[in-house]
Amino acid sequence: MWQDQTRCAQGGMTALCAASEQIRTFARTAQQIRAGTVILQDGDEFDKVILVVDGWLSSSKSFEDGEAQIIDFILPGDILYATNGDGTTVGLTLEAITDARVSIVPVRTWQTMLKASPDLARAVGRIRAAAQARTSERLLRLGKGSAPMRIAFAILELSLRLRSLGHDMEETFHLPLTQKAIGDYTGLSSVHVCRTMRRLVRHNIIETSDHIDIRILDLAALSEIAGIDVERLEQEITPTAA
Amino acid sequence: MWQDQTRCAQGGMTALCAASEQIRTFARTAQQIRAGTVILQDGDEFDKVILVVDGWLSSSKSFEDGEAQIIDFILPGDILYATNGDGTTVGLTLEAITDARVSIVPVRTWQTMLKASPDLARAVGRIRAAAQARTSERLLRLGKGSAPMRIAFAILELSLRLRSLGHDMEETFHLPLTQKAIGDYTGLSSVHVCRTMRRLVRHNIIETSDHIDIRILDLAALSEIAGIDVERLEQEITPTAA
DNA sequence: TGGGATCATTAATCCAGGTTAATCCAGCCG
DNA sequence: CGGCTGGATTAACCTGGATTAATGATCCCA
Repeated sequence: MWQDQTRCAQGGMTALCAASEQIRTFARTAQQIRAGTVILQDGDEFDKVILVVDGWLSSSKSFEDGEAQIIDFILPGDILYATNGDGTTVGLTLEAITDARVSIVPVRTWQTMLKASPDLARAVGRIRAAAQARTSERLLRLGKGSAPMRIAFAILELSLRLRSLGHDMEETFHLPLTQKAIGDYTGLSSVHVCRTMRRLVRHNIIETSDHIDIRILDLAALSEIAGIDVERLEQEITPTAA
Repeated sequence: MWQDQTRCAQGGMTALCAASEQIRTFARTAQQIRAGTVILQDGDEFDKVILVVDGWLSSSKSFEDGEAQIIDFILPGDILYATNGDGTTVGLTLEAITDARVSIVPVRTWQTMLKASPDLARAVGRIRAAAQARTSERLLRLGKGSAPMRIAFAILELSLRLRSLGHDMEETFHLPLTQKAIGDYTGLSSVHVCRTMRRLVRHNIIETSDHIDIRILDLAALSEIAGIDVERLEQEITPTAA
């Protein structure tokens, strides 16, 4: 399902590719990563920029006891600045959830590219801003939201992000995630994720098939539960072409 | 207490000021803001960059019912990119917690400055990276951490940030925050903030005076509870001079 | 074709933290 | 000096979600 976004000109990389010839080069030379591969470990030395061409990645942090929190999902067209304030180490564990293709760009090169193309710089700014807005929304819900709100929000957030990659919101969409992963993303136990999603299904708000293919039946109800206005959220968390 | 960081050459602006003459100019022309002033409202049109010269700000989001979550505290030397992915609106409410001084820089100007000074660009990159690392740590704790962990972490995080502004960690430090605000930051009710802090006091881990002047008595125990290694956290969340 | 894996689902039980409300304390103002 | 206000503190009670555990459903592989 995700394999069809391999060319730069389509899918999530549109904005970036339009902006810079060099990005297209990087996209072509992206390296293939197997699902499940850990690309970076929290604490590693690493100071490069990661460009996702295709597939889903997750960035997460965890405690020694193994409890993990997914910080963000990184989708095609996203850019990850994983480096800490010290400029030399990373504070995230980065893992490929599906098979993926990523380009790893040295900061030096990256900076040169940004300087060379104001369009690219603007696009990148938007992408970072969108990521930050997403994080703020999620922080709000982790701090103050109920389980149904967190789940509803996660579904809407991901479906909007997929939409901006060219998927249709009316359609069923596939999340390459276990309920455990959704729990790690929303700060809930997998059991409670299940309960909560089942409840949404029983109320005919969403429909699931194959356990994790989701279709939104009642968008109004779902956004009510999530505590958002869909148009507004889309503006916030989707990078607009500059 | 915070009024002594008014000149650019000292306090939190050191890194930035060292990097660029123009920043010094901005710092000198910073505008004075009264404690309690709401500088930006979630949803406002705004696309500038905000530089904090002096004082504490908070960025927050809230639900219609008034439940608020503080996304971050913004301290002297910090830079706030508040704009959403659409490039025109903000997704945060920005408020001055104490009297403050901030410079508001148009993106255009800002970009020019960054281009002109690679040192400044690097410093800004570090500052943004530090902010992101902070957010990740907090996301982890909001999702998976207990109340004591969240409180201990907040205390340590803020004391480290103050340390990087020149305060001494051994000393008592003042947080210009009510327990309600700490709750909004940690995703807890003010009552539970109180309970939890009292417990830390009873165990001689911290000491409080005037309700919210804090002194860390047992750093080892506190970082144990917070689930961190102090040195490591400091590297992550403190922007290193480039 | 029959185990093993890995996940989803559901029910039973428990507890961390929310809620409510009463009390206290300090600063402030008339 | 007395009342008022905004916070901190504490206790009593309740609930949402964690935990545990049992049961299914798929898929994989020998």
